[in-house]
Amino acid sequence: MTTTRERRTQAQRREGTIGALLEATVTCLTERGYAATSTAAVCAEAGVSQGALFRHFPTRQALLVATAEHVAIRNVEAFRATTEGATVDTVDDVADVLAHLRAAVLSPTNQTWRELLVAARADADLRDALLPARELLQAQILAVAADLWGDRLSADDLPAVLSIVINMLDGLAFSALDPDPAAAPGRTVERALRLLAEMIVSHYPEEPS
Amino acid sequence: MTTTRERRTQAQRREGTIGALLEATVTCLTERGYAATSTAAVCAEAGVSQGALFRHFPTRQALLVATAEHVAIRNVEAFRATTEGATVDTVDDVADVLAHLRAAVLSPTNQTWRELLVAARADADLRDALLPARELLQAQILAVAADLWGDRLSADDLPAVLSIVINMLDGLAFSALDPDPAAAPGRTVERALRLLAEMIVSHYPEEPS
DNA sequence: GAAGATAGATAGCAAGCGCTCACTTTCTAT
DNA sequence: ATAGAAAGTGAGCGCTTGCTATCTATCTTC
Repeated sequence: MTTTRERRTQAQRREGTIGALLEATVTCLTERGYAATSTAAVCAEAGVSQGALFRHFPTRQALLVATAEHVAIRNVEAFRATTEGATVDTVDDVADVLAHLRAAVLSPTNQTWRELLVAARADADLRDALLPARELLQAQILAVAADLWGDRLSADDLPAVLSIVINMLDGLAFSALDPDPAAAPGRTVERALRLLAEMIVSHYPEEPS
Repeated sequence: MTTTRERRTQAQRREGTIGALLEATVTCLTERGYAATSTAAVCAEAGVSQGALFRHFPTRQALLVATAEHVAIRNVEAFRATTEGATVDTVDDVADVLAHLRAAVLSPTNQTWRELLVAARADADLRDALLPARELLQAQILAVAADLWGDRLSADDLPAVLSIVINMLDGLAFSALDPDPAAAPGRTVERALRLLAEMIVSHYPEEPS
């Protein structure tokens, strides 16, 4: 008995395995970290052979760079979704945005991005290869932030405030070693986010409409 | 001709090579990152053989944990030195403390600590082994901060503000991929630190003496 | 100064790494 | 239907890894 097999074009097959490899790389990076994300581990996770991997990606690093660009796009989208339709008039508004932002920053794709960034610090080639994606990500996030805050913050202050918020959340993510980083924020962190919201709102009061 | 050789006790020899190994591990971690810090690399850097390493440390992980505790102590001291004799009355005072703090957070020992923290996220054993040092570090830093700010911030707010500052600086350090992270802060970062100082001071005004 | 303990050097092992290559399977063009 | 291109397989190569076993050098104890 022959199992019925769906017929796919070459392009579909290609895209399918490439996508599976990228997703598997994200999973491996978040679950095992950079060092343990071997080509064999990725292939096992994706359910393909090593030959398949090296057909589409010339080196392990190429796979990682492709994964970085993959998650960078998704991270921008997540960031945009977080601020979509949000208001920043009251302290509660801002605190709400911060809470959602924190959840986004702790997501697997953001974790993957961070893992690659850390690895790039000690690897000049990877650092250079990651530079375009880094600049694109930064520019896009700044644009999204401008959409939300642009009318109340000056062109100088917007990136500065963004730097405070994003870097604090990133730092939080780095030092959150719990197996499930999406768990409850913890009292200090909760208080810190609330405090940050209060500070920002009181420093940039609602402009008279 | 026999070269004159200083005579050392066993304890001195022991301490000497252990110290050299810990220092070498710090150097390797900051310059090459966690994955490339192999036992061979550390031994080459320290100028001892692999046999010497495995006499004093049963496994590579034991060496890394010992290094973590080593730098944790030095990090607390650096943090204390930063706030020693500092005042936090004006915005300029706080901005000054933040600038010094930033430099401390970017130091090699702090970089080493961060590298180990990131590795611990994906390695449950390392995470458990690092927990005591983590808690000690956190408690000590909180104590130092209380010395500086304790009279103006409540017991609830102090750790929260500390969380904002430290996590922001850590996040900054993580995303600073430049070969020399002690370089000039960059305009956005400078503005961000200034802004943070303004926010904190205006949110916690000097208490009437 | 002999005996024993500790420190350090060197060679090498099993396992895992990134990657290649000869090969089969699946799709496409004629 | 068939030739050829593209996709995917899996054994295996050269190399590095953490770690061990064996041996020598140095210090301590009596």
